Amino acid sequence: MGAVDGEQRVVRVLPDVVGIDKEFDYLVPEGVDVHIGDVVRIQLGGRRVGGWVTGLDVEPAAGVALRPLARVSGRGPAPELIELAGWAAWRWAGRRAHLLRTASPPGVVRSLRLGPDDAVVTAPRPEAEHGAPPDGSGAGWIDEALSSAHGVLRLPPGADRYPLVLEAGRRPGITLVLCPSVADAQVLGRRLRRDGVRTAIVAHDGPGAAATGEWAHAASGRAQVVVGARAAAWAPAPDLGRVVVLDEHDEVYQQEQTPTWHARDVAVERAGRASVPCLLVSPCPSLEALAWGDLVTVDRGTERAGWPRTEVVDQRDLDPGLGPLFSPALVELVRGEGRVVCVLNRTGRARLLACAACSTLARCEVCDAAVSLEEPAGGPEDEAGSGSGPGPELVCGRCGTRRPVVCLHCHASRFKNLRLGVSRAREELEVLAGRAVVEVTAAAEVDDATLAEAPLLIGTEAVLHRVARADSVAFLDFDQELLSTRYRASEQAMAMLARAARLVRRGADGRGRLLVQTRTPDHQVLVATRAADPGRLAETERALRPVFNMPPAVAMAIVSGQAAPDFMAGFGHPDRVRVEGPVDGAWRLRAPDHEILCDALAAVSRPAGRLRIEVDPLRA
DNA sequence: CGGACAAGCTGA
DNA sequence: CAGCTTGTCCGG
Repeated sequence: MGAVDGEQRVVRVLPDVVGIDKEFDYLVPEGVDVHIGDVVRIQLGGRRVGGWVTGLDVEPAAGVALRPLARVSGRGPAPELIELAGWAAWRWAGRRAHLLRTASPPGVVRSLRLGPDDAVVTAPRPEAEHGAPPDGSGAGWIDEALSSAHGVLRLPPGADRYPLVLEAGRRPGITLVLCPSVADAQVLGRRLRRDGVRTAIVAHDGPGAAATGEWAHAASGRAQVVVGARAAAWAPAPDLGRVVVLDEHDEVYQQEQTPTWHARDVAVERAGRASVPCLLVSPCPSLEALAWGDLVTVDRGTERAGWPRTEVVDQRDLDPGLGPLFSPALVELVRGEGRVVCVLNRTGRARLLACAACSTLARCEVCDAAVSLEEPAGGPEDEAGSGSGPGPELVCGRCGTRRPVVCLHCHASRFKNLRLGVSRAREELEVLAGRAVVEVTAAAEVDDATLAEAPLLIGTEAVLHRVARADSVAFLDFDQELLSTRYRASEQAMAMLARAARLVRRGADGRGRLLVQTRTPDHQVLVATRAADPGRLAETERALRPVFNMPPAVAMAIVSGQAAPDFMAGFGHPDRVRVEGPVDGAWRLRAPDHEILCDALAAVSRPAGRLRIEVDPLRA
């Protein structure tokens, strides 16, 4: 479409400036080729800024003198991604520019035309081999999962997902695969390439030129599989055939800064708009996934075999002499042959209280979260006496229920604090094990060889991310996870066990196992893990969320920041949205669904100043 | 967002 | 009232 009758073409441009969520029209200089999504530079209000072309051959607003595009830098997100960004901006109450940056190449892509026949969209691809799954795995679930339009595939941690991805990649149309980390994506992508599948590994970090090249490769339509981490939900994939999200339950899929978009939800929406199947894969599918799709499971025997043996130790029964962290089972484990990873989350969580008499943890009688001790005035905090009058109380950090300082199990009224750090635990463990113990936290500098070979390690949750293989994983004090006041505590604890299970999978002779020390051995998470059946936990959790008005039973948002009072004044009290707060300057909004919540948020004009709108907060 | 410009404050 | 700060508006 060239210029008509010598009239100059006019395009619409969204500036890449957060704070200007508005489009402007520009003239296209003679002989310049532009496409929707192209990255351009424009003169705007006395300065030169970047932007994206969002409309071609538009009718310019009357009575404005148009300026020409200063420059067309290169290719950008395809039209459907521009639209998807509009949707996501609504869904997470953010700015389109934020999302379009993620959808744009990390560097300049001048053209997608690499060859003389410059096929941009549909490079010919060998006919897909239908039928038998690769490498004779004969797994019917691969076919079942890939033929579901809204599939949620529950695969145990030990299961190999590669045959599924390979088969997906061989089917017609481009397969977009999301992994929790860039490292996972690289491993997967290289393996696909070795197997002859043309693969683009998209990532925004790493060497700029290489990353840009991968983006262009994906955008050219020549890759059969496009694989990447969170941001790859926005990767180019012309002729999209299906989307696969691996470990969809993983919280890294949610962006921490606002807009707090979630790659799984973007992937689902993207597939839906393209009318292609989306498959969410996880050992422990999120409630969000289960609410969205159709659950596909492998047979009971396969799932059971894909979880390691799990031993639960009740810390209430332990000999006080050794301290609560070192059960006989743990001592035996660390003195034994195999490679052992010990996990102790010590960082800044609420302190746990245990009954001084019977060691039972102080938990909320309503919702089971850990409770803390609240003194009426500025009284002492370490020891809770009975006392009279307005004495201290146990308060639930999750649902706010209060009760007198009495143990639910033995009715004693004295509690002790439990608090132990990794460093001290490491020293004690070294003595007990009679050999060196390596400490691994997120910050600790530990070289790769040590991570790969040290026979005995201890660390916070980070150790599960940094170590690839072990014969056993021991959680020294799992109640830190189980009883956290975050409403997703149980799901997060289950995810952590699944991650640990992957470390010990296929331990030679299947001797790998998990050891979990706890004061709540009958917790649903542990019941589900021992049964190798995360569905049990999902059932209980799904029933609880409506009771506490928590996602996914409701749609929720937190509004905070300096401009929050202004924003909330404009927000008012829309129908069917419950407004609570402010608590510490933050409001909490809840609605029956996102349609209602996000429409209400979008109806308010943003005041100037710092404003944080966190839709689907992980903690609330 | 950041530049332009207008209205408001301060000091001689 | 010049000179500067603070606030509001708008960009093609």
